[in-house]
Amino acid sequence: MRNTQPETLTLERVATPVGEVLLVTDGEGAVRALDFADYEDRMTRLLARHAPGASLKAGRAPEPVRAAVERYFAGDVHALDGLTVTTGGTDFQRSVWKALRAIPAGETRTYGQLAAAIGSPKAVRAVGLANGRNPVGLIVPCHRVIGANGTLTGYAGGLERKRWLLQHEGASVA
Amino acid sequence: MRNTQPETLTLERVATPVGEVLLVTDGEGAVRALDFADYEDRMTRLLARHAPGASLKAGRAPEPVRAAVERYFAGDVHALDGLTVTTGGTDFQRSVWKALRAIPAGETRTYGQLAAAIGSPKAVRAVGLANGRNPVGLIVPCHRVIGANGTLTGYAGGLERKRWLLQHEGASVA
DNA sequence: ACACCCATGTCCGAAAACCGCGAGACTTCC
DNA sequence: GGAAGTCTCGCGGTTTTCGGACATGGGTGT
Repeated sequence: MRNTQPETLTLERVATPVGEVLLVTDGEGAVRALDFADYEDRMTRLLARHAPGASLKAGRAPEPVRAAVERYFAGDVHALDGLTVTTGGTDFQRSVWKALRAIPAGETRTYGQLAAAIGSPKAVRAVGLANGRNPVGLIVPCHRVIGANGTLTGYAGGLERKRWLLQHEGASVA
Repeated sequence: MRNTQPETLTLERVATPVGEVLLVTDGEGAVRALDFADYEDRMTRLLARHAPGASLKAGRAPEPVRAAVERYFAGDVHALDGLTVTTGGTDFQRSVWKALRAIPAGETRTYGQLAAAIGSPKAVRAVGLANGRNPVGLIVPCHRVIGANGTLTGYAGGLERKRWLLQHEGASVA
């Protein structure tokens, strides 16, 4: 876990209905990051934190990964479920991100429900914080978490995209 | 007054010339609610507000109560006068409901007269509001209140029923 | 170690909306 | 002239809504 061998990650740009996304994969075929192109600097910052010393090189993502993303946007909203992701982060963050993947497409949870799910019912704001630090958008569906009163409250990619994604997945949006 | 012990109330359905009525009584033999069957959801809402935590169970109302209701519809329009009712509500509402019971069968009052009777001559609309929130129809005779110009103006059970009741009691109806 | 930041949730008080009205000003038709 | 029908507004208690103030727990930078 503490190996510092320089690693090379692959960055591919994929066009989608909600704008270009950046897809970062590693040599194992795991997704390391996924974000929208207009927030590229933030993604590189997150990446620098979670994979220190790694270098980024433009290239093609593994076929199954890119295909899954495309199928997702084509309407197969469960296409991303099988992908494997690799992230850094603290224990707390990882448990939040893991809980996120348990939310099925088409459903939503509140920050409170998510906090309860990981055993810290009162760590609601901390959950929100961890949510925003999620390096792998879409696949780790942080967009499926909304406020207790049904408000969308926030999304790293912009609330418009959050709404679009939820509607695309067939969830009922306030 | 603020005891929150869970209470079980009895609900009996009684057939009448103006449709089925729901008759809710408590262990003391007091009437807690009376409404028409077609507004059952509203009654349960009111009940939930005035008797929080109480559960409703189908059963027979105490004999004197059911008999009084039947005698009323059979023509003994004063049969309900002796029944005791128990309600929640604000002080204002309770004073309105108490004033209502002072109106004899066969007579009517205007909202203004009722407001004057409880010492707030100008709270006419508030009286109308409290009137509509009356959980114990018929026994607390909210149907005996009409507009200053003789119009029936409104009734939670429908204006047709209000007209029928007033005529049944021998009041002169516009 | 500490201070500060937050993609929350809950509570509480103030403000506004809601009405089963009534009185007065104005029209409309006889 | 009226008598009867609109309209407008003020009335007051209740209900709903809204906004601001906490408590909260983990991260991040000094």
